[in-house]
Amino acid sequence: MKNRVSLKDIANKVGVSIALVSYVLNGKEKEKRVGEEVVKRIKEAAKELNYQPNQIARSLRGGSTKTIGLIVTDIANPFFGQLARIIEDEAVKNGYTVIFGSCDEDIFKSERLIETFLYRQVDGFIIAPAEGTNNQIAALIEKKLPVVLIDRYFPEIKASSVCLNNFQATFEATNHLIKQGYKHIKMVAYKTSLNHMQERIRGYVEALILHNLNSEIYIIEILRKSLKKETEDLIEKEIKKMENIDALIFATNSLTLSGLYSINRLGIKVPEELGIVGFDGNEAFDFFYAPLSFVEQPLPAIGRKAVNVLLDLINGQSDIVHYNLEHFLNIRNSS
Amino acid sequence: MKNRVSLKDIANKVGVSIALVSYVLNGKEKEKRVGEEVVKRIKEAAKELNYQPNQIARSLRGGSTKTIGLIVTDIANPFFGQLARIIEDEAVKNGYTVIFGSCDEDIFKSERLIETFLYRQVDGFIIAPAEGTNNQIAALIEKKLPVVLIDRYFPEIKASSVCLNNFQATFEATNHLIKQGYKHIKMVAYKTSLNHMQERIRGYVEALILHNLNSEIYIIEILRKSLKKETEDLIEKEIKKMENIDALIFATNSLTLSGLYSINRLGIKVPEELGIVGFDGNEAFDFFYAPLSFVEQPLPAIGRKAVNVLLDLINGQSDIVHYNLEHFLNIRNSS
DNA sequence: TTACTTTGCTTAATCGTTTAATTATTGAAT
DNA sequence: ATTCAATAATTAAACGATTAAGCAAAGTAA
Repeated sequence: MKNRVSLKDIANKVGVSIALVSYVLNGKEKEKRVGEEVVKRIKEAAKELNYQPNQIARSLRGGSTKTIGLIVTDIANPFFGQLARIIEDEAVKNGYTVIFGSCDEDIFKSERLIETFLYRQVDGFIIAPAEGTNNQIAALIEKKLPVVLIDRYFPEIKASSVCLNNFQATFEATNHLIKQGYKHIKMVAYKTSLNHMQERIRGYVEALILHNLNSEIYIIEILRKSLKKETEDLIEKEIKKMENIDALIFATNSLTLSGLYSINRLGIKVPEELGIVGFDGNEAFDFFYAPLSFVEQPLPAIGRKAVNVLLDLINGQSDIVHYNLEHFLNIRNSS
Repeated sequence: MKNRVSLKDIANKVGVSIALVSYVLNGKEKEKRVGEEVVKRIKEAAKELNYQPNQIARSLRGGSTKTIGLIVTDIANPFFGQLARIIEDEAVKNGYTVIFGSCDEDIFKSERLIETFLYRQVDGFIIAPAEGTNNQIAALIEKKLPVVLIDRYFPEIKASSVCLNNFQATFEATNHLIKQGYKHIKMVAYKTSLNHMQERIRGYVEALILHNLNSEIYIIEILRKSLKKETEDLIEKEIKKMENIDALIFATNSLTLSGLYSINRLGIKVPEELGIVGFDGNEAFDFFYAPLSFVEQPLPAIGRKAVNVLLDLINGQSDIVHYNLEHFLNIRNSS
């Protein structure tokens, strides 16, 4: 049998009303002037029966579920896995539980997840929004639901966000390559209007412009829905096509990874023939024969900030804030 | 304002009772003989007000939260991240949501997570149990709560489990190394009584015994709480210490990774001087200069099976089942 | 006409908790 | 003796949904 013990069971056992038990177990015995003797007996009974409050009933009554809904692209992607872990820890520290979902950059999956989380009355959302989900996010904001966007955000939507200063990241990475003497630097990026990607592209572009290398600007664009194999093939083809390319900067860790497979297949020498700067970090970067230079995101800071901003929103704070955290350019052998 | 729309709002708008609205929106209009005209008006009103059922209220009434509690070691560990993703997909497919927690192989964190999930009335648990949590699991079983253990299990506890056939995995991996001509094969494993680790060790040991290599049996034991740095240092020290070691088999992906860092630092030649077989798979294995041979776990099968077994339990099935899925030995250049 | 069925809807209990409002008792003060 | 305050408890509504049970009104059969 499900021996779920309720306040009623304790009340019956002690011979008092349910309300009294509730008061005592919520530490309101002073405020509500409950008799000393009764307090003792209630506490004893609760321990004896191993009472555990029913969070569901509490939520229904109180309106708060102490739950955060986390929506990422894919929890299996180490970038989001690590972020999820940090968010989890920070949430738990504050008495919250996390429910999560992966949307695969898919508008419909995203919608379904948001809907599910709404059914479940999450107190707030932390979302890495997929392309085209602008109105989904706007709808949440409209309903006055606490939302914090991470990794990317929509400039036109009044939602708080915690992201990387993406422009600065690729701007510096590109400058670094230029300083190393590379002249023909190309970028591999996803084809998406999402703000973080556009900013990363802009960082690359502006750095080249700054050094009068406008004619060198070239972006290998990968479609989101591409399979790994297709991505590798495309990068390989593009590299082969270009005669004078001498450096590549990647816009995400998955793209970096695909690029490394391509480069390995082509047998190009890094950093002599091709300079490389990766993104996000990945253990694989360490084992590439020329350990990779890469743009490192401050994941712990991003995760913690996201949770704290969300909790502020949940607690009534209504100002919208945008955090653009700074990257760290980890320079090693590949550039 | 929180414009949460309830059945009551619809009922008021249409001018009928709450019950009728509930019947219609749950598709019981036939069974409950609701008038055609009213059905139409209720459905319209529901759409117009954008009604979304309150899952919390449903749960309280119905007793089921349609939620699965997932407890792993660390969601940031790609092994568990990938598994979580598969579990998520399978859960969603069945109308369930996943709440997760990382216990870091810590008894107390594990206990706190289980408690939290109990408060939240999860319908069932999928747990990769930490060492020493035997009684926590036993207590859940005692309370007749649906539980499925993954990755490891406790032989003495009557809980269903979905694991790898760990013995077979390392047994074959070791045989493979022997067949390749390696004579002095050592293992790197975590020091834990947990069943999966003991089985992996046993596989290694039995294979050596089978080939009369009893004297070669040696296990480099790593403490769970060791930092990455300490682990690498220890492995490095142990390898240096042994004069004739010529192959290493690792018991997890994190250990493999640490080992690769050590081996890189030592400058040992793989596979000539040292044969290697890793565990679980990791992109980094592909970029090690001698792409790693490794024991691959059938993650999709494990995740799906775990969810399905759990759903069976939730739906009243009471038989305890143990699945030991088979590995795939992915042989490449390191052995 | 009377009795019974069918149709279409409402009432009210329930899940477990919180909490405002109320009641009853005792003690102290006037 | 009467009033007021303090103490210690209970009652009942509310959160939002589900669902068994009940009740009219209309239709059908004898």
